[in-house]
Amino acid sequence: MPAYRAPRGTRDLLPAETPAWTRLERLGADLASRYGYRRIETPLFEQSEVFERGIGAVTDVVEKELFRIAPRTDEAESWALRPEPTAGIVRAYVQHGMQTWPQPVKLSQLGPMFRYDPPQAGRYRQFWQFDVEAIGDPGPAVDAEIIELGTRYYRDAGLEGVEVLLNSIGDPTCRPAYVAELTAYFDAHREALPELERTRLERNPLRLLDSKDPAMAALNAMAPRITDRLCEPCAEHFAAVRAHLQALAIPYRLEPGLVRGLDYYTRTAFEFYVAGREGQQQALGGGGRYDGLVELLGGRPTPAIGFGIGLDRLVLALAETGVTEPAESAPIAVVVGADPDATSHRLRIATDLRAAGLGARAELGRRKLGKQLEAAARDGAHFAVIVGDELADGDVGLRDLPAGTQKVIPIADLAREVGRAHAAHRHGPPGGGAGSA
RNA sequence: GUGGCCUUAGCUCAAUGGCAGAGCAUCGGAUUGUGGCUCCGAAGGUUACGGGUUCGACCCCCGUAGGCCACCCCA
Repeated sequence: MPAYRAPRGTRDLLPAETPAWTRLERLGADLASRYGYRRIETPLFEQSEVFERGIGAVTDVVEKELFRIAPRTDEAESWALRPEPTAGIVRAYVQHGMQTWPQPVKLSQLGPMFRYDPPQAGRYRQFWQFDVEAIGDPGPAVDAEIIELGTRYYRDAGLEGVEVLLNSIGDPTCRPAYVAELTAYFDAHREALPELERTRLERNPLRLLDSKDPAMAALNAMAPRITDRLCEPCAEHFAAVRAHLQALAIPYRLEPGLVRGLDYYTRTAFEFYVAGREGQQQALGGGGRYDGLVELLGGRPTPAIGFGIGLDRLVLALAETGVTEPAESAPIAVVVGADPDATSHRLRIATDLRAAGLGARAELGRRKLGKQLEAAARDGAHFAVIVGDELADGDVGLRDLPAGTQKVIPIADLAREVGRAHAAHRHGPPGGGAGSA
């Protein structure tokens, strides 16, 4: 009905929702920093080719979900909004010669991503990811560390029951042979395949493995498994990752059908998953190793691993499981008064309180004192500073709203008195409960 | 891109072809400057939008948009 609204698949985060986001953003920044991941911010858009080459031209993300920016006639390049953070970060790694930094380069980012996809609950065209990347470390230990970091994030956020789904999808040495074998296997059972699966067989045979079609269950159970066909180095890497996870006491579930949607993944692939949610948006985050991506985007061959955690789905999951956010802090003092000619004084008094480091706001519009006090009390303010006739003597009324007590004090003493009484109130008066000040 | 369900006040919902309503929220009033409760009142609507059927449409039909669900895919 309004003439303008937020674009399809986007939404406004209203003040009632932003405390959760603020908390999760701070938690991500704090965790990343403690693990040694340093903040990086890359542009929200890149040359389309960064995504087309990096993610893979025939992936869904590029083929049908890339948010392309209409080209201007005076520019030859084509741009696209980032659908995921990794390609841009790797582009920055190459551009800034980060291979000359101490390796691995550990980077973290938190911000909006864009995919042109039909919206649903937990699926938006603009969505937020907390992202962590370790570039330049080939070893399996960093795989385990990064998975542990992900599980830590969910736990500290307050979400229980997040499962780690783990798989290895091999590398260019062993995967092609496996894909050929898998294709031959399904091809031999072509008549048994549902229509959809036959078309997927042409495009991406690995996809059949995580089919939701019940008709595929038996066929998939008998299918050759990638984890049985890994080359020796991949197999060793995978075994070591699992051993490290076990040593860290991180439970995980082997998921041979786990295939990530982006072409750049090699070896370790994982998803963070929570069962039993409304709707099917159960993937809360995911990531994996991408040992070929740096080279693909013009750098030297460099191993790397990372993950992205979807904040939108995390916020939804937290709300569904009844996690509530701490209440927003109430103003310490509200400066009230019914005399419209004293507005300037109220403004000044509130300004002085704030200059003294206290939270204060002035009532500047409302007319009736009763309504002003009502609003202040409803907001949970501790004090009302009442500016009235006493002003002529340089005094104001200081009313403790929860206690219902009131006294007259000189304006000169106001900031000190409010600060003292508020501190005493917060820490509790000596020998009594938290109450009057 | 395919299929299904839904859309009435800011929010949650009534009104089953015959005068569009309630609760909550908002704002104001209850003897000019003192409270969160209570009471009274106001404001708030092109019934998502566009067309059609009908004496008459929130209600039936068609289309569009948006939301949701499933598929695809993914966070």
